[in-house]
Amino acid sequence: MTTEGEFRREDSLGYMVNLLGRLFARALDRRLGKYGVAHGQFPVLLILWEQEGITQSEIARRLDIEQPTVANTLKRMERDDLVTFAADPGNRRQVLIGLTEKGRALKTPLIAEALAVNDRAVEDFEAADRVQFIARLRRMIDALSGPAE
Amino acid sequence: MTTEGEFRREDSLGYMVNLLGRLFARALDRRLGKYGVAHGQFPVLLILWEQEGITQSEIARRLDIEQPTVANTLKRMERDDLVTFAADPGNRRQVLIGLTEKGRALKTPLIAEALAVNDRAVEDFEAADRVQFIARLRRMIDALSGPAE
DNA sequence: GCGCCTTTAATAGCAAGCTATGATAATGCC
DNA sequence: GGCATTATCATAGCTTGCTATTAAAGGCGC
Repeated sequence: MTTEGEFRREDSLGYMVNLLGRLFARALDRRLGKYGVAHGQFPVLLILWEQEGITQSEIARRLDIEQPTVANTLKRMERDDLVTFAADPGNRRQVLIGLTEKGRALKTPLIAEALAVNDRAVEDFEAADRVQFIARLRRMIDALSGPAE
Repeated sequence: MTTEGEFRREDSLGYMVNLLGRLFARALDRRLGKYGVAHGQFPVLLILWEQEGITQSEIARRLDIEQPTVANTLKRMERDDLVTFAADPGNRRQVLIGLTEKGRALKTPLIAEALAVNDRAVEDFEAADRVQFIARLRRMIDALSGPAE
């Protein structure tokens, strides 16, 4: 196998997933930009719309993103008046993250934008195919999530 | 529809594709890192293994990446002794990009690493399902590639 | 209580993506 | 030939990822 240098970009899973991921990010940036929100902030908002008062590392765990990445994103979100940092009186190590009124108010419109991007990507798909596609994505995520090898 | 704030991360196409893309990038970084190559350099190498002597903007066009991004990546690749920059005598605007011996020699091992990552992601898939999955990725890429809207 | 381990966060520094803008060279029209 | 347009590249500055390291606080064993 691996006959010669036959590696076609357009048939490589990793290449295609990476490209599609960038297209999603671009589309989200264009749409969320109207609200002053960048695409990397959206998953953090999704978490906080569900539950406020959690720590930075809890957000990192749920999103499978490293803690310093979350720290930087939260810093920008604080600068943009989306989140608040509150020292936990019971545990002086941790800082509890909450939403500002502005952050809460964006829930409905931003979710609508994200749904629109998702819909556009699969608008010509059968409903069953969308479900199957997501199920397969999940299997691949599980396959790559383990330790290196 | 859009019943209430029911937006589940784990059912969102964009979220899942983004997560899977990061997992691919992490896996590639671990594997290519052994050769001193970072994941963003790999698509550029794929292009150059096919054809040397093309310009920066041609690479950007083929990969659907912005020109300044390619410029920065190429600068790091030159620093790492992977590519060469040669002024085109026939057109003083453009700079022709080529590979060093080191860059050429990496073709076989790096492609093997990338194939291993792709295989790991879909090792429990039927061959037909892999093909179908990639075909659907391609359809989604086409759907999102057009102008904003 | 003390020392060690774990957990949480901060910081530094790098890679890879983006937009916006500017410099310079080539092209093409008149 | 001269001027406007286009093409190519460079640069600045931003966001979002990453790793590695450090500091500080909490928890546990003894």
